[in-house]
Amino acid sequence: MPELPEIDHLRRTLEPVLVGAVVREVRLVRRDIVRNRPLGRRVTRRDLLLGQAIETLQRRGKELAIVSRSGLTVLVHLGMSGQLRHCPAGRRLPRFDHVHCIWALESRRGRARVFFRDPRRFGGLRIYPSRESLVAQRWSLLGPDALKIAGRTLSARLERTRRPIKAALLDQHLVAGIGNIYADEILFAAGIDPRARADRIGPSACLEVAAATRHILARAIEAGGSTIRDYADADGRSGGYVARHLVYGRGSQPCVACGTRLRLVRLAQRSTVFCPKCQSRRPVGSLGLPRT
DNA sequence: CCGGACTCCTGTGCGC
DNA sequence: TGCGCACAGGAGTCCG
Repeated sequence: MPELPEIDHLRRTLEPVLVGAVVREVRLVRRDIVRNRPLGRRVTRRDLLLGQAIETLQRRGKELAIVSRSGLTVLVHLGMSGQLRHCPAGRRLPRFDHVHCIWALESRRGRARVFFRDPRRFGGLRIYPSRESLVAQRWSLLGPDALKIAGRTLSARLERTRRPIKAALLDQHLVAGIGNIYADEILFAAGIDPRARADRIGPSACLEVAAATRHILARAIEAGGSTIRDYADADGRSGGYVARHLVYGRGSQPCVACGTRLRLVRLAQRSTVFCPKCQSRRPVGSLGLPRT
């Protein structure tokens, strides 16, 4: 389940391959993987950056934008099982199934290919005529990016919703980038019960959640993200953060902090693991997180 | 308007 | 060994 750290790591690994390269060929295997219809017409290979020079890669939340010099932008969303993979010059394309789009690139460093595959197809591509239209039509609707979320900003947003805190953290319109894995890890680090009502946890707990969010996402980026099943970076490497998960995937195992048996419940249609002792509704402390 | 539930989809892993 | 089913979940959509 690629979340913010996995997308950020992907952006870093793809940048040297894509930025400055010109798209020499595009093969769209599955048209319906393009989720919007630019200008209301059928998608062309030019829409998918054929002939364009790539200027930057930008991430917002869990989304990665490939922005060309002309402004034409392809937005990549990996969903549950999506991958954006790099195939270096001279090497054969790996025989993966569910490859939906392939870009052939040329730059001063030579040729390369990048392909998008997504077995479950919860992910997809979106096309925007300019970076401004991407922001206006989509990114401005997202909440602030979770990696740099300010305590007061998060607090103000959490105060306005009666949902359980975990459901609020998963809402990309409230804060962008957190998925099921990191929501559980963040709430454990902050000592907050995932079922607690967001508007009832109080300002100091909100600050703890914001601090835990920034801390955990930054550590996860350093470790190259988390691989649960499908996630791999542009070069096929899996993420090293799984070994640092303290609650996700550890239901019924003992809490690393107090030994209490971790509880597994269903919340907002997601499996949710937490320590009933460490995660009381009121914050119990920062578990070693730096104070901000 | 808000929040919860349902839906899409395929690979995996389990029980029988 | 093989079959069938439950389960995993990001996010759009629908409904009360």
